[in-house]
Amino acid sequence: MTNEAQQPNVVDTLAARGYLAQSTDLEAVREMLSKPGVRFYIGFDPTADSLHVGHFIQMMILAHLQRAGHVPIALLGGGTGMIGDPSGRSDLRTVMTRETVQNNVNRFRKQMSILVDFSPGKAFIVDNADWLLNLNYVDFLRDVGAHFSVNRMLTAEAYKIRMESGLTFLEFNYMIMQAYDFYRLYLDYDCKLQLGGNDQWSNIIAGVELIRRKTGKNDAQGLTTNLLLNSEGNKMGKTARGAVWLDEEKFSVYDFYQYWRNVADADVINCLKLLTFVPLDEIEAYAALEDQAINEAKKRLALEITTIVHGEAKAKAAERQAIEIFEQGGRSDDMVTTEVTAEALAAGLSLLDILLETGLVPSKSEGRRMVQQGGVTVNDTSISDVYYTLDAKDAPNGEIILRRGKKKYHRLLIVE
RNA sequence: GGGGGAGUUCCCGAGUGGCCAAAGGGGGCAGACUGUAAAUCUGUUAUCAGUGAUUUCGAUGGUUCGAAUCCGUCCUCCCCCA
Repeated sequence: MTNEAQQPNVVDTLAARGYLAQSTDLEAVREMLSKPGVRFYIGFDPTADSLHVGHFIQMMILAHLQRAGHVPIALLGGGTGMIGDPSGRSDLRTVMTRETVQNNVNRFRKQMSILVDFSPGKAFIVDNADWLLNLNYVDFLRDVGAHFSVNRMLTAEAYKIRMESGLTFLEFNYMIMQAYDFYRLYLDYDCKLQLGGNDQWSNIIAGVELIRRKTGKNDAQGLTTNLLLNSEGNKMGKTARGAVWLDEEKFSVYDFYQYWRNVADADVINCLKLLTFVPLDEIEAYAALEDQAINEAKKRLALEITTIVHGEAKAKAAERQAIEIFEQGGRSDDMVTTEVTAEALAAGLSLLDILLETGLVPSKSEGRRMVQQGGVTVNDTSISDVYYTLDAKDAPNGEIILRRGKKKYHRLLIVE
């Protein structure tokens, strides 16, 4: 037994935190990972210009394994992104241009660095465009396509769903592409393990089987992790307006913090395990909390994950803002603010116009509805008059705090 | 290639000449209740303006006093047969 062996096997760590879903051979994976320096890969398709929470959990896996001494290969799907993975989707992905894909690849690389150390030898970033884009169709079919049974492919869960709504030949090829990726990494990087979300299961085993058929060796393994689901079985990380992005330009730090601060009671513990590095015994303590006290767990979760993604300073600021707003009277210097001149205020500002201008409502109709339903407050006083006009008396302290609903705030700062 | 069917407001899905800005459900938003939770109940859910106007039912032309609804053309998708 070496020193490393005294550390718990990373597979057990992952299992204990609840990451693991399916594996080709869990014991073989454990054995493989018992010695450091194992190269493994996870693929990320550059379908947008930022990673989101769904990717984050995979980044956590990369980080856990890297900390255990292994070497992550983050495969960016510059090539497969040109196809679009039908797994877990009921609709056709939009086909992206080469430029868009490349741009997204570059941004992913940057974002992933927050959790993964990409210094030389520690980890690799590869782009499958490098080998997929120049494949010769006929050669590829003979070389790779011959090893796939369509009958078998069609039984994959990912395709079954699409049998109803339609599946293009383009997307049907995705699995083969991904299998080929694994094969290439196996040959060129000595990569014997592929990880991924559980929706990637059929794609992963396709790769494992391709390697076995091509090389005659049986040492490639696959492992999938649970998707981040809430207690109702829906994917987390979605809001009405779309994904919870890691890019603060697309999703503000405060909103990011608030997203986690507001998770359902039933989901906090799971999120702490999967999305933070908080030790399991501490999480156990949080799990014992009941009722209101559960808020402590949510605060910890929000602070931890926001710190990982945006850094400590910004996370602390978001936390402070939340405390000021929700626990200390409903105002904060860090609130989203719009400046208004004293002159303009003196002349009178239509509340409805301001609501629209500050983005608290998307249209005047919506604003009208909101006001009529009592959902708008000015300095904590509910206003039900659609024609209410703001003037100097509303800004005794040089500012006006507007609130829409319970949680959306906006500050008007009066300037000369 | 032949035959049949479908494209409706954020999503699903009703609607087959005026009573349709369009049923119902989901989702969203707001209110009540709460713990910045969940569940529940209520309201609301195109836009602009004060009760009227404008844009909307795949695209585009047409018929009609009037079209989501009828006709022509085009696009997309699904099913059956080959």
